[in-house]
Amino acid sequence: MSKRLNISKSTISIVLNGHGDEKRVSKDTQETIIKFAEENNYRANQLARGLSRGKSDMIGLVIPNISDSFYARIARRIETKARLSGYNVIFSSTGESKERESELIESMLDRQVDGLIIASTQQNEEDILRLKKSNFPFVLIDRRYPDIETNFVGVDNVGGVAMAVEQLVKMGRKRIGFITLKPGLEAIHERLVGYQQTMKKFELEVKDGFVHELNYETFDEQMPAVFEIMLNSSNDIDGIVFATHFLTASGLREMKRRKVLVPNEVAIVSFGQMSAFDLVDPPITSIAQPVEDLGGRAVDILLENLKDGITAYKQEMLDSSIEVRKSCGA
Amino acid sequence: MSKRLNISKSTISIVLNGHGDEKRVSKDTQETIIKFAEENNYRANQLARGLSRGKSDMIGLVIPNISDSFYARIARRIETKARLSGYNVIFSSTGESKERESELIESMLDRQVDGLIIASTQQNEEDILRLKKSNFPFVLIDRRYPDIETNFVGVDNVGGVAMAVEQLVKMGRKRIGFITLKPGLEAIHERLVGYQQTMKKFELEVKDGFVHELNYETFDEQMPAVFEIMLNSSNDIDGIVFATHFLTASGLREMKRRKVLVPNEVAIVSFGQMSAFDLVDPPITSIAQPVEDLGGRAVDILLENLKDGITAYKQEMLDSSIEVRKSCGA
DNA sequence: TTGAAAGCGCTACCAT
DNA sequence: ATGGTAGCGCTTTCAA
Repeated sequence: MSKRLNISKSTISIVLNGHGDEKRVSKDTQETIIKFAEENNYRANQLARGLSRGKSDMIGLVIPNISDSFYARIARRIETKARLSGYNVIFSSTGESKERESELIESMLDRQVDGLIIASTQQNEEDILRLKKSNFPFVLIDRRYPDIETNFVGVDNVGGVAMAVEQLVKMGRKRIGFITLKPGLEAIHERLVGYQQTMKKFELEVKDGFVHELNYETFDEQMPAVFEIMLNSSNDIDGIVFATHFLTASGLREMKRRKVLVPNEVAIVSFGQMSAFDLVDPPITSIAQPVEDLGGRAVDILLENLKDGITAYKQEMLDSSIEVRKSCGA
Repeated sequence: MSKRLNISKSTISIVLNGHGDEKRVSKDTQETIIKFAEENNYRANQLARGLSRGKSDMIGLVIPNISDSFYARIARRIETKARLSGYNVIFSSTGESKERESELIESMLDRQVDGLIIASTQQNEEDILRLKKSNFPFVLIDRRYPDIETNFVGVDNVGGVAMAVEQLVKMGRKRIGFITLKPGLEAIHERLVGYQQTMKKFELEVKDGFVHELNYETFDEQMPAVFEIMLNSSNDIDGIVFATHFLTASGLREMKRRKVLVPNEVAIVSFGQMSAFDLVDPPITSIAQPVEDLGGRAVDILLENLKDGITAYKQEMLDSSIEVRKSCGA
């Protein structure tokens, strides 16, 4: 292009990057360049541009699993917002593996992403710490490291589960169980705390058989045993809060198998939504997390950091809302 | 690194790219380099590497919407498989906008992706044609351009809908309606054909009020009117096939509102799944598309093209299966 | 067996 | 107002 126009590539670069006026390139030259670029469908090589400028205009998204609707919705919002500011997003799923997470973060850094948004396995202190120490811009979402101060956007898990328990209490339930995952994630821990606090607040007993912490990989197989215990005469559960949308689905399947009447015999509330929960038999009361906002805020914070540097860490806890449907006894 | 080791960067590059033996670099030097790299946590700048090699090891994924579980599942598989071959994926959602699709494709090309996987709006002949003419490696998924020969992986829409209709026929239904989207997508057209052919095969009449083609954006609002017509005395529908999972959900909501008994009064089958369809009241019979395979085959084909060049275009139609549940009258 | 040098396509600084 | 030049960090060819 430079040759065929007899204009130096410096000038061309300036004009094409929109600094023509500012750098006092003559109107004439500017026009010539822009016209030629359009006609020849000229497009800058972003690899070269990135290498030269020391920034790639890409942000990396590291999540457990893009096919989980929770993360997919977040990804959608992140992507849309990022593009408005000229960024593309490159994503990868860790499958909840610490090793993979570590590899993926490395790989994204190799690609010179300008920033990262990470829903961590939360077993990867080293990388997070390293990112922090090197002052690399990143935002943690949904999963936080309690001992590391970083940017973070999550939901109010304690408050969300509190709403769930309260709803069951309002419906007159007293022997309320909690089906959750094995600890390891702060968010999961907080949900347990939310359950315990609220039970205490209403002076309800939490028996041994009330709380079940299942494996992330095998919860489906564990479900029958869980209900065996929850429904036995000594526990005689009349309400259950599920800590995630997929636990709800799994639990409900088991309850159908056992022909447990929901909500008459056992009322349930799900922390987290699924798209057809309103069509389920019975329609599921659920705590709706502000998923899109979560993604949106994460990008906002990241972009601020990219623009102004990392001045202070922001931590935001977004509030959930409850969608009351029949399953809770309403 | 070159300086501190007193080894030229050429040699270093050779060793770090695993060509040490092949290029007869002494064991000693190789060891020194590798050791140093590991200790100092050296990682190559992929922007520079890409610029130099003329390839980025990135593939671009352009889809309508990452938060649609159909595409999210595809994306997951693509990502996983691509990584096994050393590729990262950068994705973007078009929101079914032709303009955005065009921009996104451009943007990915600017980023020097090595190949593209596209679920097109199917209104973007120019770009697809341009890609094809420039011999750029790409694979179309789910949505094809009938007039352009390209790589393509999709599902057998005709056969899938045929299964759906047949199932209803088996259950004794005769006045079977079809709720679908406005034409524009080949896949949607094929589903209609599948419906019509199968109705004909069983010598069932297709009345005017049997087929409804809704807008992609406003199907929810149109649904009441649709059922008004379908359920009136002259049509008196006793079975419905929905052309997509979200139409099913929307239709079912309307039927619940009207207290239509499913399947007694109207039996239904969904083309396409949703995660909780087995928990819905009644459980939904659905045609399960081999979504993961679709993504997998797309990557396979793309990687072949990347490796061997584009020799011939592959078109693959994957078979669906039916998951029979109560909603069809079973 | 190793190194020097050119070049990938761009940006940005310094001259003119 | 415009151009020359030096990189950005890597790969690759050619010499030594």
